[in-house]
Amino acid sequence: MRDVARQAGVSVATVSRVLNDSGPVGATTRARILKTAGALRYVPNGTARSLTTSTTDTVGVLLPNLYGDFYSEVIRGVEGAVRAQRYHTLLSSVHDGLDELVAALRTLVGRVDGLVVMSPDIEANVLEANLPAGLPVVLLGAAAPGHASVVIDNEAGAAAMVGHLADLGHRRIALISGGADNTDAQARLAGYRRAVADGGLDADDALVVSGNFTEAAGHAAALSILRLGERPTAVFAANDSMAIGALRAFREAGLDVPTDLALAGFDDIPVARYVTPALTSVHVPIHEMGARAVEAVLAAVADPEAGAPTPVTLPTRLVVRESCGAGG
Amino acid sequence: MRDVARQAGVSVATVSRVLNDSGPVGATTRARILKTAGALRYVPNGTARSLTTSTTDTVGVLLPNLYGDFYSEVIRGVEGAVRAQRYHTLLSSVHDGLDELVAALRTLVGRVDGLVVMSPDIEANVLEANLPAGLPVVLLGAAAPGHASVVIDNEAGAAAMVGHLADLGHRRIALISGGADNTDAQARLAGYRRAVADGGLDADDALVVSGNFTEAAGHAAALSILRLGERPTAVFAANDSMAIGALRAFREAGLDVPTDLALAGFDDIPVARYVTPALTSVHVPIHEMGARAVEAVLAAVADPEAGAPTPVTLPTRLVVRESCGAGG
DNA sequence: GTTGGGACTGTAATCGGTTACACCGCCGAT
DNA sequence: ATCGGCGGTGTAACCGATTACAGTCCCAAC
Repeated sequence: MRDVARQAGVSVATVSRVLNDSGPVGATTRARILKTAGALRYVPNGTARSLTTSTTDTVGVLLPNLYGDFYSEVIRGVEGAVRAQRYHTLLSSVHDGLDELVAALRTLVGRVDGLVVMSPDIEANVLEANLPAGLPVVLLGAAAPGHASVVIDNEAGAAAMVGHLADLGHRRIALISGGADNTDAQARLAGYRRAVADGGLDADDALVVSGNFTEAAGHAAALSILRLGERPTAVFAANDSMAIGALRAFREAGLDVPTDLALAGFDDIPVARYVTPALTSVHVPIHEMGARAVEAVLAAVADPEAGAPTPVTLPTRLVVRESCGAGG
Repeated sequence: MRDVARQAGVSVATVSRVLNDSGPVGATTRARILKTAGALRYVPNGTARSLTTSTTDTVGVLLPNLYGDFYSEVIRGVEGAVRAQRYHTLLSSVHDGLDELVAALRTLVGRVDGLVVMSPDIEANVLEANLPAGLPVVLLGAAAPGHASVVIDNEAGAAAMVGHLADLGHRRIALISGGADNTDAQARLAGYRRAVADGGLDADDALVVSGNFTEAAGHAAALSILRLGERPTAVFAANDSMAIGALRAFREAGLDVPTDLALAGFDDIPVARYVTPALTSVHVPIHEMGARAVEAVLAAVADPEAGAPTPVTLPTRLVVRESCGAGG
């Protein structure tokens, strides 16, 4: 910038003014500056600008992982909302453990105006210790006291699905659950239990087999369900990946879904529509989650004095397709 | 940082030294500084650090879009490679036109050490006018003179698929092509033409129907193929989305794939495995593309004086599944 | 008892911008 | 004729770090 100023015979202040349309500048001076800036291939340095203005126009996103439709959709939701407000997205993903999380958090500081953090077992004090006070943060898929968050109503979604299967006449419904330490899995399990109780369905602990949200786990769980003495008439997997694994297992066992066994999943990932039979699932507004989180962050950026962070819970929606035998 | 220094009774230089392990610092002083830094919840500001060190430890990624498995996979490839080198990813996507591209480019300047740009019809001069000289850039899926690039061998891939279908006995193979202005589509069409010529297959212009890489276009194209006087025995869609659309159209028309008609796609997106019948496709190493691009960028970052940028072309791989009737 | 050198620490310049403030003409209003 | 105000511009402080350079202090070696 100094070079431009010198070559155009003005001060850096004037150059800055024409580049940002701040303050008045004579038409002829402006033209001359623009010309020499172009000639010099001058492009302002974002870092320097950020430093003085102490605003970066970017929001950071921390994800535990990038694989799978789920996170892709989160990214899209976030990026869309960010772009809509003319901000940028700084993406970072954290695979292992706390150290890496802390490292990621700290490198983000100063580079972002706000943060969307998705980390299943984040603890509030970790955030507080590694983030400057006043940096807007919103948690995705997890709540923590004192922080804004956006979560989905896993329990209601699971209960609704079980209710739907019950309406179809099923009394004995198996659940392939997620990892015991995963909060989403816990909530879905709770929803299942509640609906089973409310509907007066078979409440047999043998009907709950555990998985870990992977396709392979779904396949294995399905196998163990098939070995059950008194076989269920419907199987509800706590996510679609496991449902797809289960579907494969049932097919390999010569069973027809939904004729021999009804099947349902959770998440409504894009593939759910494409498998045969198309998978009945609980639609999770992933895209919207991301978007809402960004809105919350940017609202806090715009007005740091704003009121207490309000956790928002997004509802799910039942998507009935073929795999549950309800037509569709 | 000044606050920490003052409260610990030392200078900012010393604080900086303990935080970065640069220079010697007395054990007791170090401890004191660490303690007050913690108490003050001090976290260093990345922007300021970037400014002095003129290194940001992040690479920027510019994508035309975020939707679809393809871009998700690019992101994963990029992010993985970036993380492996302990860098960060700054993601930006550009939807409409040149203005937005330019804006995105300019806001990235100073915030990244290097850039991976995926933009179908990027022009070299646009890059040069809006980026400082010396910023490493590599193009993805498009080549431009004077810039490093990573592309896939679309033509060879398409030719290989046509060759495979010919080996299965098909002489009359239709192509559902992509948009005429899309370079990938052009290369795939060229591969198809070459293989048709080389194999002495039916070279009927009516066999080439145009689409635009969307599922809907595939569906429509399939319909028009079904109306052809002399119907082909195999259909090759220039990408998987169109193949899936076509599959739906064929099923709706009461045709069985692959018995009545063989079908193949291109890209090998994740869903390809899940549709019924599983889709034969040309696997594109999307993940690797992203990774290679990052490697090239970071190599240039590490050694700015390095030699001329070398365009790399990645090979594709045939993935034979059920939809082409070759068993599998 | 000097002297040299290392360990430790502070001062201040610097990175590349933004912006408060001061300054200078020149105009119209009083 | 004087003055206030405004357009146009420059000076310099500042954002929050890093780091070259310049001390201090202390101790071992000569």
